[in-house]
This record gives sequence, structure tokens and C-alpha cells, in this order.
Amino acid sequence: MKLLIIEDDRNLSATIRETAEELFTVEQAFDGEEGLFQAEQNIYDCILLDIMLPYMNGYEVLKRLRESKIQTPVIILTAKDGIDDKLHGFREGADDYIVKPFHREELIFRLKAVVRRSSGRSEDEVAVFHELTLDLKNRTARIGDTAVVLNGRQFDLMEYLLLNKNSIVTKEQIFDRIWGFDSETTVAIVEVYASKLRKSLKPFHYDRFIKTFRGLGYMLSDEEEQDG
Amino acid sequence: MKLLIIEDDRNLSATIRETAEELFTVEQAFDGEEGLFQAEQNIYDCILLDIMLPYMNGYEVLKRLRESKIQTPVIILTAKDGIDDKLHGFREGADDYIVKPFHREELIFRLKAVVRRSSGRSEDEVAVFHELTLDLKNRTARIGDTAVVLNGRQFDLMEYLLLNKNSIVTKEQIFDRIWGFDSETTVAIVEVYASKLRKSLKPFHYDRFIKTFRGLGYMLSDEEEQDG
DNA sequence: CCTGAACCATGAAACTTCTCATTATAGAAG
DNA sequence: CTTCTATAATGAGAAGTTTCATGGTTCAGG
Repeated sequence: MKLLIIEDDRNLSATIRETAEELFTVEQAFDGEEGLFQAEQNIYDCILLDIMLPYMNGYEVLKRLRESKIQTPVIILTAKDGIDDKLHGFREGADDYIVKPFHREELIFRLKAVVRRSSGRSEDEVAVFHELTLDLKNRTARIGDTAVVLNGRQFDLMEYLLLNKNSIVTKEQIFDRIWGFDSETTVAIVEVYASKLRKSLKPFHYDRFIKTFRGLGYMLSDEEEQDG
Repeated sequence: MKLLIIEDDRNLSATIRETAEELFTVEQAFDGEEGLFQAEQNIYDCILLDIMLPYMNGYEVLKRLRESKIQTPVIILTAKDGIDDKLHGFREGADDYIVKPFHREELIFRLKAVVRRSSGRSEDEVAVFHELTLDLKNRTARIGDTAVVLNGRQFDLMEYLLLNKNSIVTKEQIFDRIWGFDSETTVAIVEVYASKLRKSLKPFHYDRFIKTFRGLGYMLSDEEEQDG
């Protein structure tokens, strides 16, 4: 993954470079003409484009890029902050903009967003337990040939139990993962969804694989319940 | 924030150290006795404790710690993986456990969870816009002296607009932040909540500060709507 | 074996979120 | 100024989530 930073302030450019290197191989340009040239000569996955640039301003760079049919996602960097700027940028085909000064974390968030949106997530992973298959991409479940309706939280829970099969997971662990530790809700919700999930799996007799461990939590276990 | 790693495998200990240094100042011990000694002599915010240790096993360390009334959160590291182990660990007062081998990301997640849970988040930040006050901790809103009911997503949206006041935010930006870019939903939901939010603010005439920018997004603006 | 306390399961109801169809509006083009 | 089109606003209903109250289960201690 390659990123081009077009920014004349060398300090800022270096800072951005450091941050972005978590996600990209980074190249830099320090004025508009150089930036346009590089963008036309290479294939980047994303371009960070300052507006106030020597020789050719950012809007012009963006306009010419689009005229050359280069559709690389462009994130505009603007100073605080006329409305007109944004209108202008989006009209020319910018994908996002960031107002300076910005937080490192914000930049990463926006970069990730642009990348994900452009790369249409392709991992179609699947998790399997006996006859039960979870399609993690479409979030659908089937047992053998029959679709099982596991919506939202039920699917999340099933996925987490399966991920940790044959290992006890506490209600706190489940809660932290699915609801997030700063949720408004309490861990009691885990019991509710354990119940719902079992109900959904019951017609297939798969509820018997979900075992309760008093005072501990739950486990999806290969060994079936011993009766009597 | 200080973390103590009690782990005899020096490679693993070093790996954990690297990961944990994002969040903590790290100290290490390489056997049970040394670990117990350090834990009794210093104040840590969290302890990572292996079970299989020379001289004194992890359970014994944990038991003695608790006997000494040291309530530092302890995360147990166990190999894959007897049930008895976990029962044992939790009975002695462990706060969490991680099964080896684990992902770096999982370790960070658990560390954060333990820390947050123990440090009872204390930031009671507040965001203000004219007479409108958002209590970010309790997620409640008031205008002047009157409580305004903004539930869930409405509050999220208000918070995000306020965070970016006098700056246009696109629907994509709002969506990415509040719903997350891999959400099942579409950005159209943003319009729905903009509408709901305005409705909630209308009795206080605060809806007039939320402006729509066609083709761009929304802005919470200090300047009131110009009429006529 | 019986009892009590803690813990868990579960259904029903309240609430929130999301979808979708309809209506309204801004802005461009004639 | 009027019309047309794309975009946004909104209400209603469907779907999903959470709360809560009740009843069941386990396990320790008599």
C-alpha cells in the first residue's frame, strides 16, 4: 500500500509520514507541480493533499489528476477553515478532508476509512464447528444445508464462542468484546443472549454444545453433554 | 502505569514487554519467588502471571498476594488448557486469563479492559455549545436548566457535530465515526438521525443551529439561520 | 436428605434502531 | 419564473436490543 503526501511544510510532512507508516509505504512531494508529476507517474492507494502549495495549489492538482482519469482516493488537508474550501474540494472530487491541526489518531482513522472503502473488503472467511458454518463476511450461519437465523448479537456471541472453542470464556470477556467495556449495559445481557442463542440452535440440537460453567462463564465444547 | 510480568520464558517475556510498553512502564520477574517479592515491594497497576514457574507456581504466587491484601489486577497466562486451571485461578482471585499462544492485539485488549475496569473512568468531561451542555460521561444533555432527552445515536450525533462545530462534516465522516465503516447499515441512516436530533432540539429552538449543506453534509453553526 | 443463598435461564414488555416509502426542498436548466 | 431532478426530511412500521421480574438450578452446610 502506497501513500503520497503532497505538503510543503516539511515538519508537518515528516510527522504525517511517521504516523502513516503504520499503514503505508510513504512517498513525499513538497510542491504542487512535483506532487502532480509523482501522482501521474506512480500508482498510489491514497494521496494526502495540502491546499496551500507553491507553484500549483491543491485544487489545481486535484482537478488535473481527475482530468487525467486518475481516481486515487484524495484526502485534502485544509487550515481552519472556510466553507467554500470544502465545497471546492468536493466538487473537484476529493474523497475526504481533514482540518489542520488534527490528531494523529484522526488521521489514521480517515486513512483506514478511505482504504477500506476503496478496497471493498474481500476476506470471505468462514468459521466451522462440526456441521455449523459461520460466514463471517455476510454474517450468516448454516448447519448442514439449513440456514440458521442468528441476528446481530446472537451471531457475535456464536462467533466469539467458536473462536474460543473448548476453552471457557467468562461473561466479562464476552461482554468486553461484544459490547465494549464502556458500554451502558451490564454483563447480565450476556446471559440473555446465551439463552437466545441456545434457543436458535435447539432445533438442530446444537444447543447441547454450549455449556455453562457456574461462576465462570460459557464454553463451546466438542464433547456433548453427559446425561445421567 | 506500571506492569509486572512474571514469566520464566525470557523470549515470551520480552515479546510481551514490547507489546505492553504501549500502555505501561514494564518490569519483569523470571520465577515465582522473585515475582512475589517484587509484587509485594512495589505498587503495580497490573500483573501478568504465568502458571508454570520455577520455585513457586503462579497459583501460589496469586494466593499469597491476595493473602497479603494486595488487590492489584492479575491476568493469568496459561497454556492450552485444562478447565481446572481456570477454576483454580479464578478461585484465587485472578481478574482475567489469557490462553497461550495469544495475539498481540488480544493482550492489549485485555490489558486495557483490566485497567479501565479497575480505574473507574474518572474523566467527567463536558462539551458546551451556547446553553447546551453534553455530559460525555453520563451521556446526558441539558439546555439551560432543562434536561433534553437524546438517546443513543442522537447523542452520538450531537456530540460529533459539537466536536466539529462551525465546520462541515460529511455524512460519510459521521457514519464512519458513529456506525463504523464496516457497519451493515448505509449512510442514509445519518439523515434519519439528523431529523430526530432536530426534532428533539426543536422545543428549545436549537434545531436552527444545525445546518444542512446539500451534497456535503451538516454543520453545527454558531451563526443562526438567516431568514428571508 | 433438606434448606437457603447465590447464580442462571427465560419470557414479556419497553425501548431503540433501522428500513422504507412518501413528501418536501434546493438548485440547475430552460 | 417555472419545471425538473437530485437530494434531504420525515413518519410509520419492522426488526433488534435491553430491562426486568419470575422461576429454576446448583452447591454448601446443616
